[in-house]
Amino acid sequence: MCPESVERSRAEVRRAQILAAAVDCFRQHGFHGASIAQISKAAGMSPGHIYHYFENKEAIISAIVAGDLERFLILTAEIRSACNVREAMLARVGEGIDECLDQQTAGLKLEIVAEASRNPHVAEIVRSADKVCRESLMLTIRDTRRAAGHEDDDATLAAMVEVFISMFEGLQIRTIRNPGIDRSIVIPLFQNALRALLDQSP
Amino acid sequence: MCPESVERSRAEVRRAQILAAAVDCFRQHGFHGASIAQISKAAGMSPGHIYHYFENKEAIISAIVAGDLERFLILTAEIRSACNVREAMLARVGEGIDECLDQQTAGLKLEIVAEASRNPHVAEIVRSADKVCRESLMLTIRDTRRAAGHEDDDATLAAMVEVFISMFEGLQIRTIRNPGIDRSIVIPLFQNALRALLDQSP
DNA sequence: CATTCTAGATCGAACGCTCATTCTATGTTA
DNA sequence: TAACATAGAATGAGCGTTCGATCTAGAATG
Repeated sequence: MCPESVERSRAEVRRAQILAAAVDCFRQHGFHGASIAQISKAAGMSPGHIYHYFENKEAIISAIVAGDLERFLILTAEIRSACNVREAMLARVGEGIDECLDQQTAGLKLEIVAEASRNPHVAEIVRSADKVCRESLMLTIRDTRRAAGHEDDDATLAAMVEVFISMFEGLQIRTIRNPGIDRSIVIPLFQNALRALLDQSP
Repeated sequence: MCPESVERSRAEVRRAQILAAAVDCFRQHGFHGASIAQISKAAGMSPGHIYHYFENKEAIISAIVAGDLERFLILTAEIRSACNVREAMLARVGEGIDECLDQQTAGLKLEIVAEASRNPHVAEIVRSADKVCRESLMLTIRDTRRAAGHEDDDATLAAMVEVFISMFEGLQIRTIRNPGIDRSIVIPLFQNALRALLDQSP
């Protein structure tokens, strides 16, 4: 019954299966180190069959990058919708730090950025999603600053956003270079740093 | 004359030639995307000849990673040897930011960390060098804090170091995701953030 | 000084393998 | 039966690496 939607969902399941397997393989071997043969084995299907769902390997990479950034957009939207945005940001610092400190997650995100630094197609996906994130975060910080009586120009707000994101994204590099980071001590330091950033006089 | 040293320097010149070519190729195509054939062409020699100077491709990667980190160790040593360390750090923030914002440099550093997240050999090189950097920076910050009358335990100092480095390393990711960062506005914000980090009460 | 010798530098073809991708044949389902 | 799902072998290109042949520059020899 309902053949159209059943078939569509079957195709979607297969696509999701391939993407999940690809994420695994890319984490372990990188975008260029992982082969279609490996991915197809992890996904439980033949190599050729993958080409029924993705035009080529780069299309798989693009889909993973796009999905990853979509998830991040949802997170920033959540924070912005909180009633007291400043406190919501500070309260969720621990959550953000935990995600950045996860080595599996961090490894894939670094792989994506490294790929973006040389693959124009991936760069475009990454940069357009980043633009949306930045703009959302900029509005959030502007509101927070206004509530505390500060009025900043756009360039300053943009720079604040960069410092804010730098700290978290930097942690993704840190957790690879130093796997022994103590989250419980880093969290209050991050909160202090963010308070200083949000409260500073112009 | 002096055959031994002449021959040795010739070999060193060749090694340096190969490494320079490899850095170029790795930046453009990544560690696994760049081929020995490409590197040999860029270095102006035959593919086979490269194997007279490096055991295999991974040895080239290792040499680049090691050289990169050695340069960083020299930089931190310089800062630590300044008479007023706190002011030396703040004064050199712009310099550090400029290096992080360079997309070519950042791309290769991200490639290295991504590789470290899955290649145990590269991970070991990266982590042992990072340990030295952290310890050096930790002593520097401890001295600075003591001079201002604060005494911190090792865990807190270690976390301060992580926040400090996170900001700079995060900027390497930022410059890929957002190539339009305005350095002149980010620099004072970084200085403020660092002051807040170094001056905070425990 | 001219010649021979030799050891290292260098080349580039060749090897075996794996890759991304294609294609044809077969299975499945409605 | 018609249309789609799936398999897996085939293809040709490119990979890292090896290897024997050639070149070259300086030492040894006469």
